[in-house]
Amino acid sequence: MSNIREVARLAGVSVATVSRTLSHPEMVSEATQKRVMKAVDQVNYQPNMLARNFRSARSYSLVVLVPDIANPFFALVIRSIERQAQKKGYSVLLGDTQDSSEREQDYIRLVETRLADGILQLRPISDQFHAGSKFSFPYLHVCSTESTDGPCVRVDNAKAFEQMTAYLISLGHQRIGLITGREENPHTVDRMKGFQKALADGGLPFDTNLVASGDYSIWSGVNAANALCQSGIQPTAIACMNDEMAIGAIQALKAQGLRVPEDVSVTGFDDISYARYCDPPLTTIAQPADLMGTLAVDMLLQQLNGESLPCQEKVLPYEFIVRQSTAPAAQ
Amino acid sequence: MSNIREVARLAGVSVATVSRTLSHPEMVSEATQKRVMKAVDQVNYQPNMLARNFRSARSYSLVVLVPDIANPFFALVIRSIERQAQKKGYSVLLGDTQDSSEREQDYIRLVETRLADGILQLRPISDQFHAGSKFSFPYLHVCSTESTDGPCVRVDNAKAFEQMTAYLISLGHQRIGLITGREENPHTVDRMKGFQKALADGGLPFDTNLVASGDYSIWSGVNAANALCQSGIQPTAIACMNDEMAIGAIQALKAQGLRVPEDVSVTGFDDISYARYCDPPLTTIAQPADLMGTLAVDMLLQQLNGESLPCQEKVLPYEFIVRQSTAPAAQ
DNA sequence: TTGTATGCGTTATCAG
DNA sequence: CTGATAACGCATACAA
Repeated sequence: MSNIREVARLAGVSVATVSRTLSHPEMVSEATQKRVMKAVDQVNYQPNMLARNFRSARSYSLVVLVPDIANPFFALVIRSIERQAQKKGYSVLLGDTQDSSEREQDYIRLVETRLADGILQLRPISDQFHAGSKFSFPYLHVCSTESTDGPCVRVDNAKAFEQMTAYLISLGHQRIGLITGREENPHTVDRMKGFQKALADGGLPFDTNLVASGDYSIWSGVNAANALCQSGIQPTAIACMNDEMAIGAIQALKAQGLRVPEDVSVTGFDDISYARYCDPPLTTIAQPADLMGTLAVDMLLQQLNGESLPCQEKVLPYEFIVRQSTAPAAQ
Repeated sequence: MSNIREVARLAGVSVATVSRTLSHPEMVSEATQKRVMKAVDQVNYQPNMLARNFRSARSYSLVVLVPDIANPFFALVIRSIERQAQKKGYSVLLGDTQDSSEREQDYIRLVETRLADGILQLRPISDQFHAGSKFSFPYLHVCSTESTDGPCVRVDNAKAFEQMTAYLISLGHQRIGLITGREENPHTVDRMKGFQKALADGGLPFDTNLVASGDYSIWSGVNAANALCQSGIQPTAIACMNDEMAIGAIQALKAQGLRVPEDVSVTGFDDISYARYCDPPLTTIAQPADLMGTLAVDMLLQQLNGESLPCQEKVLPYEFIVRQSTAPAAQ
């Protein structure tokens, strides 16, 4: 309501002095500062950030693009992004794209129109991002993949999934089912690579009949698991590309009267909270969600401030967690 | 990069005409419009929203305050808030308060400094909100409680929890345990009321030994359930104030060798996705998360536009969902 | 250390 | 229908 002019008048100084007192106190004498601050309190002055941002041509906010905020893994990453951003004086604009490139485009426009200073992309949809075409604005991929161009922070999805698959093979499993996400999804691509590599290394054939596709939702896990069971070739283990599909799969298997892990082993990816509390607790890969978020913000802000990034790509360690959803193959 | 002046120059018109073409095309002749749009394309002009917002003294963004974005119920509400806001031309600033009133205060400052036009409060912490003191800016409580002052959209938490408890009583349960959230939490207060009312109506005593407090997290559900079991009075049913604590409780009970629901019935609240897929599937109360979010945005925007709200408080219907986590008391 | 004056990009008012 | 110009609130270059 009150503006800088009013404060200046009340304190008997110029607006410039008020501005300086608030932004660069070291340039103002203590006596004047006191007078200004008193006036500020008197009228309960709050600087108009809309004006300040406009003037400095910065919005001090970041867009975080996420396919679905209701996905607990993404929620974890976002939580840490928000925390770090706030700490650095930035706000985060939530962009739930629902895997719609149109919505994604709308949010890109937000930074083109200066309403945001940069974009944190948790999962790309648009060809623009796919193609890795350079944007004119600061952006960064989080939890992204090998093939991604541009700066990113991620884990080695291929390696992690390879390790998981190798583990199943080491347990004696020969017919390993796979429940994937949508195939154009970068995560899907990388994890698939790891799956196939482990199979090859283990001397096992890659049988497309053992692959069922989902979309990373619980429900799709249920469907995919059912499809796998009805395919005739009963797998003794099912590797899922995320925890939610694994949870769905377990439920479907149980509904069919199969026991997990005695009859079928099931594995997930992400280590969401429920992975630990489902029955049986899930063998999975833990991604360092907190670290990813924090690092992502830091790296984006570096770009924003014109500092060159020390490295374009930050690959973080993951953790392989064995719980009770996996067991030796029953032969 | 390019500004309105450049476009004007290129099109051979005044900046006013460019502005009008973009904001009120009906005031500009078609011929001029064409010329302007051509120039816009040529320099790939994107209006500077920072300037536009500054000029119109509106940020066109809303703050949504949530205790924890990783809570799947809140995530659901936020998803629908974001969707509706975007549809109406508003952005959503995510404010994950982590139940810290300091962080909450920081976000309140966002609207005081004009960076946000209003606040959607998913769960209050500060005394300011508790006391229901009127703010000078538009705000609205979502999923809030009876005692809340000011505009809000919610379900009747007390009634819902009463119905749930009455259901357990009707199944013959006499020793009903209760796992609460933090007691100062408004949801906790209302649900507690409902619990006590059902007990009274059913002629059952309210025994504080049967009450264990958690904090709405899975982990706290585990602890609370263990405490309940070790208290000596073994409850035959446990009503939890949300699904996550119920999931934790079920896990703890199983770990103790108890069967759910044969030995102990367990109920939740919210109907998050996992409620349906845990083992056994959870009997719970479904809140209309989507509707809540949509309505919340609509009501807040009404305040923002100076329209008086038709009603200060919108109480939405909930759904009582019986699944397999509840059974008649084993006597 | 402080004040004066200018400009940021846009919209709105007022003439023409 | 169009153009000139004055705001909006603040930050800063420059002068004092």
